[in-house]
Amino acid sequence: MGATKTTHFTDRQNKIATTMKALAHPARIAIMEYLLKVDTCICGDIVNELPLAQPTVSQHLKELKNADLIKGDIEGNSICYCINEKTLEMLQKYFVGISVRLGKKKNNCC
Amino acid sequence: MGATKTTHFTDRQNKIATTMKALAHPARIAIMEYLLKVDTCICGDIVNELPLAQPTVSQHLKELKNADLIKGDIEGNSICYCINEKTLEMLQKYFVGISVRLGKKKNNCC
DNA sequence: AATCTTTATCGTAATATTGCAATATTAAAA
DNA sequence: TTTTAATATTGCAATATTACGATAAAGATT
Repeated sequence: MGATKTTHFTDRQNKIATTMKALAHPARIAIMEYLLKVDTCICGDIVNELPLAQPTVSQHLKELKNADLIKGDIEGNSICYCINEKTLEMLQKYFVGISVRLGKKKNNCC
Repeated sequence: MGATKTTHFTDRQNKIATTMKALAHPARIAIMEYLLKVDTCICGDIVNELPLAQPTVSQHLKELKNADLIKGDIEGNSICYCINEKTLEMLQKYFVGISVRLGKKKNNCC
């Protein structure tokens, strides 16, 4: 026990849950919002922006990258991180879809 | 160490992260999608639908409720759970907002 | 080549999450 | 009022996450 029982759910459900998990931390939300705000996106800038040590930020960036939420481009010595628009579009569609379906529901019992 | 450093982030960032965390599990995604699909929403039905024991489902429902993602209405002996439309509307707006801002960006470096 | 800069990885301690058996709670039914 | 049914809570073991110091890796600078 302790580990998530992913095998019993659909691939789609696991994918959404994984993406949500990558966003389930204020530091990672802050990173996404910072990348949305700035035009350049050097890793060092993100480390300076956040109240966390460099290895911690690096770990958060790795999780966002694993979830396809950001992309990393090597630029000589440093690395340029940016938002992966495709994944955010997917999320947007998911939530818009839910809202549309909620709007069509006849009776929401509670 | 080990605990999330919430104090250094904005209330808004913490709120979004908390809501994401509540959705960061395939069982809880499955519950939300089930509630979206059906018109009645008795707790027992959800327990039958999921491949998890009753106490585990009850715990997941509690987390969704704490995050204001669902509402629970006592109906005699049983409890009727439904999606909280306001929170899902908030999420939808958040991701639509991000997509709009992404569309306006001139140069996405990567 | 030696050094500096930037980012990643390792190791580890603290804390949180997941899952369930056992049990408690509460309301309906008999 | 005893029993049954539905849901919540407790307690605990297994696993995952968070954070960071120390260190590694790799390109830039001197």
